[in-house]
Amino acid sequence: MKKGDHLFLVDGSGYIFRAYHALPPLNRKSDGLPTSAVLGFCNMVWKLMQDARNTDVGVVPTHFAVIFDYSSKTFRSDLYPEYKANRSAPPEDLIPQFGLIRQATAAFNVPCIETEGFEADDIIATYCRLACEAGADTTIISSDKDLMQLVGPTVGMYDPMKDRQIGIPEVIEKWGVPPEKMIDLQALTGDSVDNVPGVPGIGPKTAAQLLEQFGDLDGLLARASEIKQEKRRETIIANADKARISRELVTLKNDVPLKEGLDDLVLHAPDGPKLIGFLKTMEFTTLTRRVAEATGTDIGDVQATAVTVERADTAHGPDVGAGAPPVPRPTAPNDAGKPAAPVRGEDAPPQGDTPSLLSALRLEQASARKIDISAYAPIRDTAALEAWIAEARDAGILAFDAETTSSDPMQADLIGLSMALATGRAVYVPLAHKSGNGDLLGGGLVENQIPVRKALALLKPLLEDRSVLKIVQDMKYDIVVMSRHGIEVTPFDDTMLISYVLDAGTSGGHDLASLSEKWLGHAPATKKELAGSGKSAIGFDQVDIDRATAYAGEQADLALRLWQVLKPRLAAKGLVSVYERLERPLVPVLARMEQRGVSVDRQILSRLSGELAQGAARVEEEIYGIVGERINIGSPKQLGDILFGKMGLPGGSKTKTGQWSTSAQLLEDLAAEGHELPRKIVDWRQLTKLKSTYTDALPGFINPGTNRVHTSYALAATTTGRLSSSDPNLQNIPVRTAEGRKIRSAFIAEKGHKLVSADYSQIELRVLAHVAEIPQLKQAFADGADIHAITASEMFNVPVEGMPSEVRRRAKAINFGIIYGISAFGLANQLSIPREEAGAYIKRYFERFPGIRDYIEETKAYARENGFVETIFGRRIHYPEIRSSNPSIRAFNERASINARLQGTAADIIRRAMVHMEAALEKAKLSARMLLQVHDELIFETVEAEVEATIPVVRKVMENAPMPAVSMSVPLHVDARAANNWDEAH
DNA sequence: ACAGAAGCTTA
DNA sequence: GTAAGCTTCTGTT
Repeated sequence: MKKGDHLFLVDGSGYIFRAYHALPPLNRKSDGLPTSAVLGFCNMVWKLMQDARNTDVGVVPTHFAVIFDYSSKTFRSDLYPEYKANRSAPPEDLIPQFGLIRQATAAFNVPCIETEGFEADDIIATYCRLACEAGADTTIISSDKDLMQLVGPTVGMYDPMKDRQIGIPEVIEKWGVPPEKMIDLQALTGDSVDNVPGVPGIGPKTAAQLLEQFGDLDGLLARASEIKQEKRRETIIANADKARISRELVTLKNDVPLKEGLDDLVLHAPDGPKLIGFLKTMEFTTLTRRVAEATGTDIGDVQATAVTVERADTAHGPDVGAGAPPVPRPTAPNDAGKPAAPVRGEDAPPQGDTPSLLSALRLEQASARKIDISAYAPIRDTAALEAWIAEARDAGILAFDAETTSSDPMQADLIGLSMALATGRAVYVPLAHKSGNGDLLGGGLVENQIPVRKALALLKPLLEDRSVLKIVQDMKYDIVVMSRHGIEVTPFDDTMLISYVLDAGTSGGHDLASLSEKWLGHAPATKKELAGSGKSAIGFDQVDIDRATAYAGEQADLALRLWQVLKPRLAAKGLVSVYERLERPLVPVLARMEQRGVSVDRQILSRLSGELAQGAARVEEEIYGIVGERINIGSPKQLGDILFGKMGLPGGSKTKTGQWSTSAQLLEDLAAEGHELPRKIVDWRQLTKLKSTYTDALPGFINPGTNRVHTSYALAATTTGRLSSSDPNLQNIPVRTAEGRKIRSAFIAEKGHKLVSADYSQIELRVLAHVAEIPQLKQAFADGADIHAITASEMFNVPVEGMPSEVRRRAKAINFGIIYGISAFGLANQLSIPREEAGAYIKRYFERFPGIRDYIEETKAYARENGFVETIFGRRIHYPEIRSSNPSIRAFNERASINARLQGTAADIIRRAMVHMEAALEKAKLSARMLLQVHDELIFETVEAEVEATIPVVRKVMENAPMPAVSMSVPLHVDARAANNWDEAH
């Protein structure tokens, strides 16, 4: 090894445990052998080796080794018998993976290094020293803090899971001390996992501060009597011996005897067939394909190789502590495998329950059937398409997916359609692929594609056939695209929505790739792989038809497979009606709302942009005048330095990255103390926010074809059942300030029309009164009284008549607080009062409304027991972390679950209103069209002459929305009015 | 080109 | 104290 060489040392043992816990469980399809850590490991090593061939990357390994622990018995146990003594046995399904990962290392043609009596960390330390002496650089592939002491000018670390480099600055940033002081820091803090004692009560923050003050551990122990804090001084003096022995334990040994010298670690190119043989055996299809492509190997030519699966009792290497219980044998083959074994009662299938049995069966079948994306066929002539359509008619069920050029369904051009009618049996109908040469004249249609009009004419009867169920992932997108071609796809099931109904709140999204990973253990090809990303991305119409067929066919195939797995689970969990009444029927309603769009006045926005620019420029000059230099006001960092550094204003809190907070709240407080600069900054922020987010951005969303703005509503984005709006978000258009409301006035009705806005009054508090059965609140709502005033009157014994506004304001904050899962901390913040006072308010509130305390306690207990809460319509919202041992995580989940019942029920109510609305308007022969939804508000556009007739219909549908599923004990109230623009209508 | 933090908008 | 999405800055890819 010589200067300029670069040694990569992979902390194999560390990686195994981290990968096991971080990655979703994965089992080999053929026999259930657990392989998630092996796959993680192979992906990582492969990526590192790929980077090695990519000279653009600054770091190119010339030498490479994977280091493992040999056994847990090391010289440290002699030094301190308790070292790592309370380690428990590794999880059962991890055990066979230790050996497999060693075999993987060999398959990669990389040395696999372990030495009896030493930990991997010591071996790594030794190689680091040798490489350093040879003048070479080293990168340790690990994020273990125990290795950070090795970081230096020629030694860095790299965290492969977070893709993060760790050098000297990162160590200082994370631990507050440079790498050479990490040993002393660890000696003080100890390590509960490894049973390194440290000094009790000293954590990383304190340790760093002490080392800063006293230089190093010896200095600290020698001068411990100088420590000011009495308690801390005593514990450090009393535990000096523990600190010293801890230092010995955490100090890595860099003179381990090694069999392999540095020159034995030279990196060789992987042996394609050997590696592919191993990967094939592991059944890692995606990685096998990648490796085959990169090494130019034909997968079919390679035989799967035999691997040895070690049994638990013979496996060496896993960190089984001296006193650990015997390791149980793995039970192979595993059960259906994915996802992991149920943890909550709700997942345990009731015995003999048919839907549950079907769910389990389907899941088993899904993981058994392989996904081969080369098996899909293109359909390029009408005869083949007609044959397929006939077959689909017989099958009565068809998964499909539209391939287009844009994620915006209003702008997207249809390029092709994929369809599947049985697992593994999918086709792709290319319609508008262009030849890729891309010159200005060329780029014509690729030959042998059925003309779009012809294909759609053939497909229309099938897609609209009431006896053929269409299965789609994210149906709303396809409805919008297909309806622009005159096709009304029906009936349908949407796998995204089924997943959302089943699993809202559990980790992971409801997009096709996440669902495929979760239920089928399969990572589908990505659009990025197909068409690139960013500026160099090509349109789907430029993609080669064979590649498009593989990609699109897989999308349809996966949707079908997911439907087979997920649909029976709805019945098994009693969630069919949530899906059929609150989710599925809303899809076409939202699709129509998105397609209609809303009219926005360009002139108003442009004029506002001008005014805002002028205003901001004026304030900007004033700020520069006060500050004395032209700082970037938009940079909180620079702002903090100026305000609390240069100008010496009293700084408040720091953000979690250690920056001074410059939040509006804090600046307002400073302004109230008479400082003029903070006020101006707040003003500047308001002006620039309105300009950049709204007046400048909105015109860009006006569709040139329709001259209207078409937002996109996400049905499965929130945990509680609310919708979300994006591109643009029309659910956060300003309303609180007069300046902001001017933006609302740019949302206008078409000529001869009016906008009608109808919003639920206090819907969440009404839901609370109903579910918690609070007599006073119910009565107040029945009387149409001022709910916050009534609350204040109950709490503070003041009459509603002539109540000071401050008293009502406090009651209002408490009411909101209840909905948010109140805490004294939060209420105190909101009202700017001491926490004790806020706590007293809450106590008093609960005395007056004991039913609400019961509601809160009951909700927490239910969530803890079941792992989810339900709305009054049966929607489930999961809180898998509600039983966390971390008190702040637990408290957060408790508050969220209290809120979710209320927010989720309100969301269900307006969903029901939206589902019923169109038919009600039609029945009343009204032409009003629903345009927007903002959580508790619906906005319609209607011809002027029908305004008076429309409002009562809208109000009635909204107020009666819970019926007949639920009859609420509290009336709902809807305010509605009409105007020429949204500001005046609201 | 992208990701995370900070900040701000809504219900 | 709940639930979202968007913009800017900043640092890294």
